[in-house]
Amino acid sequence: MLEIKFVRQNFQKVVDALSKRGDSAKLNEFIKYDENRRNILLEVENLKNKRNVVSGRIAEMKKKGENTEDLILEMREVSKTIKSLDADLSESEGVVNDLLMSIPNIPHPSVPEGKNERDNELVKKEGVIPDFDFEAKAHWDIGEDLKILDFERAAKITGARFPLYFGAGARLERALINFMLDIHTTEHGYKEVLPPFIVNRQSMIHTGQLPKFEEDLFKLEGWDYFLIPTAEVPVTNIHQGEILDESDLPVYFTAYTPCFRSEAGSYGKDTRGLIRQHQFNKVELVKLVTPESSYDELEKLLANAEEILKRLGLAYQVVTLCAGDLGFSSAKTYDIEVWMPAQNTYREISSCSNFESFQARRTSIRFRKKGVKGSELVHTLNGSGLAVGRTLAAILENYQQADGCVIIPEALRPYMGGMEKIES
RNA sequence: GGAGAGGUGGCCGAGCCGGCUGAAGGCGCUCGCCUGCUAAGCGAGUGUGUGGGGAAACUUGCACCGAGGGUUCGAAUCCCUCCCUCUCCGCCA
Repeated sequence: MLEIKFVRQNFQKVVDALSKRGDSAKLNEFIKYDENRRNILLEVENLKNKRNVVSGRIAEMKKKGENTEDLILEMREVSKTIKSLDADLSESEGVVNDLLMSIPNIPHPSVPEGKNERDNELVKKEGVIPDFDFEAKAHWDIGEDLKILDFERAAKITGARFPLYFGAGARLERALINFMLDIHTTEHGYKEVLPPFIVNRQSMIHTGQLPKFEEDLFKLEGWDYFLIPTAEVPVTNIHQGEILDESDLPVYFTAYTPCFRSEAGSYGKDTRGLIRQHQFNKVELVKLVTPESSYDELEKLLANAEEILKRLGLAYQVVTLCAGDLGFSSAKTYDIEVWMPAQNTYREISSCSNFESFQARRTSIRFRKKGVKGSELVHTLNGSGLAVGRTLAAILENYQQADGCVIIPEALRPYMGGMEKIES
C-alpha cells in the first residue's frame, strides 16, 4: 500500500508508474472519493469537537448543580448528526481504502521498462551448462524411471499438480531443505523459523496477496483462513504491529514451508513434472531492514540465494524483472533462473524482491531510531532460497547420466548418508 | 468440550461505582545538568494514525485502552457479539 498522502500529492507520478506496469487502475475515482472523504471528515470533526467541549461543560455545570437540560437536548441532536455523518464517512473511507489497497507498488527507478517477461533485463549468467552426448531426458521421465517420482499415483490421491516422492527422491527433497537451511543459518546469518502454514485474511492483506488475488489462494472452507502460497506471508507478519528498535535491525529470517497455490489461469502451462504444482516446498529468506540499506540488502539476499546454486553446481542466470512483469507489492525483483537441459532453457527458481515500505505500511512494522523522535516504517524484502521442487528437478536433469542414473551433487552427499548416485 | 481469570502506551502496571485520564506510578529510552572512570543523582522530554497552521522547532483538531456494535450530552470505564491469552478439568497427536 502506498501512503495516502503520497498518492494525493504525487498523483501524476503514481499514474505514470502504474502505466509503466501496464496497470490502468481507475485512479481518477480516487481523487474524487478522497476529496469527498476529507470534506465529511472536516465537518464531522468539527461537530465532535463541539460535542467534546460541551460535554465537558455539562460535567462542570452538573458539579455546580446548574441546569443542563437545554444543552443535553441540543447535544442529543448533534450526536445524531455525527452518527449519520460517521456512516457516510466510513462508506467513503471504504471506497478510498479499497482503491488504495489495489494500487501496486511503484517500480524503483532502476527497473527496466517493458510489458512482459520478454523485456526482463539479463544481469548475469553463471555456471557451466552441461554438455550431454545423449539426449537429455525431462526430470519427470527421469524421476519416474528411477521410481522416485510418481505423478499418476499422486493424481489418484488428490488430483493433478501434486507431487509424490519415494525413496531417494523423498530423501533428496529433504536433503535439499536441510542443506539450504543450514547454509542460510550458519553462513548467511539468518534465524530459522517454522511458521504456521495456514494464515488469516489480515496476514494475506498485509503482504499483498489480498484483496486482489484471492483466486490464487486455497481457502479453508468454514474459516477465514488460507493455505500459505509462500512463507513470505507468515514470516513477514511475525512482527506485525510492532515498533522495533533500530538495533534489532536488520532482521533475517529463513523458513522452510510447503507452499500452496491454486495456479488459476495457468491451465495449459507446465502440466508435467515438478515445475508448477499446487503444493511445493520452498526455503524462504525474509528481511526487515532500514530504508537506507534495503537495496544493498537486496543484493546480499540475491547473493545468498545464488550461493545455493553455486554449491550445487547448477548453471543459472539472473534477470531484473521489467516494470510490466513486477509483482504487485514489489518495487524491484531479481529472478534467478536455473538451466533445465531437457527444456533447453532457464526456468525461474528464485525471486528476490525489495518491497520497500509497501508491505510494512500495511503490516505496520516500524522502528525507532536512536535520538530521533517518532518511528519509521521498515523495508521488507524476501526471496526464495530456493524453490525446493524445482531445484530437485534441476538436479535430476543436470546430473543425469547416459545410463539413466543421477549423480548426487557433492554438497548434498552428507545429507544423503553418503549416497553418490540414484539408480534404479 | 466444561469451569474460571484476563487483554491498557516501547515494556511492566494503576484506573474499570461513566465526565480535566491519552491515560497515575515504575522501568526503559532521549536530551540537559552534575559527578575526575563506572554507578548513582537531579531536571525535561518520550505512542500511533489522520486533518489544519508554520520555512522549521513547534502548535492545534479528531480518532485510537484486543476487534466490532450498543446505551449516554459524555465510555478505557456500563451492555451485547466476536477474537486472543492464561489457569484448572476432560479428550487427544
